[in-house]
Amino acid sequence: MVGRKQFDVDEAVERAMTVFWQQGYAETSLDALCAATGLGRSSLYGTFGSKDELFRRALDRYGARYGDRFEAALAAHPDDPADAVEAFLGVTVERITEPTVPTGCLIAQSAIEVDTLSGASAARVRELLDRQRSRVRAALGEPRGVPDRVLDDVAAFVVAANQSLAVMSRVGSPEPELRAIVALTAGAVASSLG
Amino acid sequence: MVGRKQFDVDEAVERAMTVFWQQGYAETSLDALCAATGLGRSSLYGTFGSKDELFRRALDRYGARYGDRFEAALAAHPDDPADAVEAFLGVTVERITEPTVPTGCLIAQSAIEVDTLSGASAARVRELLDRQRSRVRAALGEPRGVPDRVLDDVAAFVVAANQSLAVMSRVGSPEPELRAIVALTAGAVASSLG
DNA sequence: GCCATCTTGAACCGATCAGTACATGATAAT
DNA sequence: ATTATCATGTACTGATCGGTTCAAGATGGC
Repeated sequence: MVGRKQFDVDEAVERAMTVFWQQGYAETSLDALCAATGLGRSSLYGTFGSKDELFRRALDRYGARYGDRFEAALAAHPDDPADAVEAFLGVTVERITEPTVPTGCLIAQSAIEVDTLSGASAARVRELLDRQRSRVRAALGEPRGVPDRVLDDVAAFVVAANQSLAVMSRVGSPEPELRAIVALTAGAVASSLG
Repeated sequence: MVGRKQFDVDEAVERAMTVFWQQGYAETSLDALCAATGLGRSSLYGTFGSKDELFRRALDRYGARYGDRFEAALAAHPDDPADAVEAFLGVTVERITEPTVPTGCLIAQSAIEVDTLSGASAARVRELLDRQRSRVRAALGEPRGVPDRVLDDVAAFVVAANQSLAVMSRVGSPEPELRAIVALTAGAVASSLG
């Protein structure tokens, strides 16, 4: 265990994540990753293996960070699915308005370019979206008189709305408009389960 | 007017459009465009000037083709905004399930990568989305008792839902799921204006 | 001190990128 | 038939792509 790494691996992943998030996988060059992390190609390659593997690390980091926030938002409203959904989507709006990170969403970005990603990375993107969906589905519970099929559809609808926020934020939709989308989505959930 | 073009310019734009649509601007190489159109670089450059200008031609073609279909769908339900919205989004679902064209949506794809596009192309993408929004807004009319602000928000919501279909279709959402998203969106419109 | 092990920067690899130069060939006006 | 004009295929440009090689240095065990 000699010759220790001269940098913090997590921080490097964090910075790489931000670049992928901003530019997408294809448009992010190794040079850009080196510049963002302050590392040389050797360090990057020696630590992560390839651009593709680093990308997956970035996806995982993204999924973990915002997955936790989604979880917390849903859990804060255990008895009101509409409120839970509003909080869930609110996490995304708050992330988008956060000035220290890009607009859009790494998952939406990657979903759009999924055909040009490696098989492993494409699978990871689908996994992350599935996880979102399962989380929402679980938060909806099993209200009486509502068929399972409807609950599954509502969960898909909420995940879709979440992705739509990413697209709209990219072209400059202002926060109030994003909030309106959230409110209308939550309203649709309420009337579907009510 | 000698030395006439040996190819149909519209068909070339059509084919280029499909490639951009499938892969995005960044991931589409000139070689790919040459292969798809069957043209040499000289013909492409002589006719369109640059990859960027060709991309804008493709955007315009896309906007015109599906803009017309959106218009027709909305116009078919002049007295029922929810039905109009369902038909509007139905156009997108039908396009997505059409086997001869890619999944996703050229506008959503371009919106996501708007930061890496040229200024002119980015502006065109915003224009196309604005046009979508105006169309939906016009179709909602001026129902009594509904504030303008709500109508604007509903229009933004519908455009966002339209983009969400593109993202979800990319990761393989089956048609029934897309239809469910459409139905829930239309339902939200109905209850917002009702 | 000396060695084995690991990290790192820099130089390098072939491939591919968007874009261009130019010779060839086809056309239609004269 | 000659000529001016345009379209096209081929071959090229310098830049950049993702990835690799390797020597130089840093470290801890001995």
